[in-house]
Amino acid sequence: MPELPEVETICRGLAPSIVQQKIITITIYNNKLRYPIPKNISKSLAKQTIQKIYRRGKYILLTTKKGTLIIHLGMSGTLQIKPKNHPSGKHEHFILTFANDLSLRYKDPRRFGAILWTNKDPLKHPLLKKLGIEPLDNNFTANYLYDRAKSKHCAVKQFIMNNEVVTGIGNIYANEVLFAAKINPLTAANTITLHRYQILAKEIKKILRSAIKHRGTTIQDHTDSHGKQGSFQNKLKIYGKFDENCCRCQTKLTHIKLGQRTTFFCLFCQNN
DNA sequence: CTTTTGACCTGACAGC
DNA sequence: TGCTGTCAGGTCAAAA
Repeated sequence: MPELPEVETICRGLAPSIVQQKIITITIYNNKLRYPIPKNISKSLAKQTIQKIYRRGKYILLTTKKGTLIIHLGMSGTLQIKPKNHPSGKHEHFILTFANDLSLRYKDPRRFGAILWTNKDPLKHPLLKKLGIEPLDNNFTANYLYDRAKSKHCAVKQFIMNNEVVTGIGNIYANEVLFAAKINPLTAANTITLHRYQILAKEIKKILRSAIKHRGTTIQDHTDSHGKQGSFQNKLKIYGKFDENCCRCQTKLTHIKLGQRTTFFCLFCQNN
């Protein structure tokens, strides 16, 4: 479900409700996520106060004095703030309650997400340590992409979706940025010129920033921490456009499978 | 080393 | 009202 803009939206929405709040209860309804929720997590979190919340790639990090709660939403995960006595719903697997009588609820029907704990530097956690650069970081540039692409013969779409190259770009935004940059998603990453990577890097930043501003893309179930939907789905130019014409040239759009993910493009505009 | 494939899950929807 | 097949904002390990 969530890519960088959705995860960022969720983090921003959660902060006012949970930062500086003391955890009162920890409830695990189902620990069978992508990885089991660690058994000792209740002990680790007990009576801790959330110091800050931030994002690395698609991971959400909640820090406390004793360590860090690492959350990944997988395909279908959401984090919601509800009154602590609100009845628990289906697929709410993990709930924290706080001194302010609010609760943080992790809901994930498909259970592809993860809830983990570390008492070390979370950025050095095995799942996070290999993550590539943040696309909104100033050091994310055309030159960075160009250099990293040198050994990559794979399709450019798979290259920019590779979290070890750059984090946070998933299927929706990969399709959107390549359409904006007029690059065919099948182009081998190592054959793209520095000039085209300049355009691509610029579009990645522009589109991700815009999507954050619009509070993410709601196709099925993305909402912020208070249940509010995003609106970037209204700005999508290519993702999900089956049997539609290109908004730039009116050519009928094409969709294929690339690495098991549906890939949309315009044969005329993205014809390099 | 890079690239491809299968696996992990539930729910929604189309077609019979 | 079923049943079956397909698809979905992700990503890891194993195989090639």
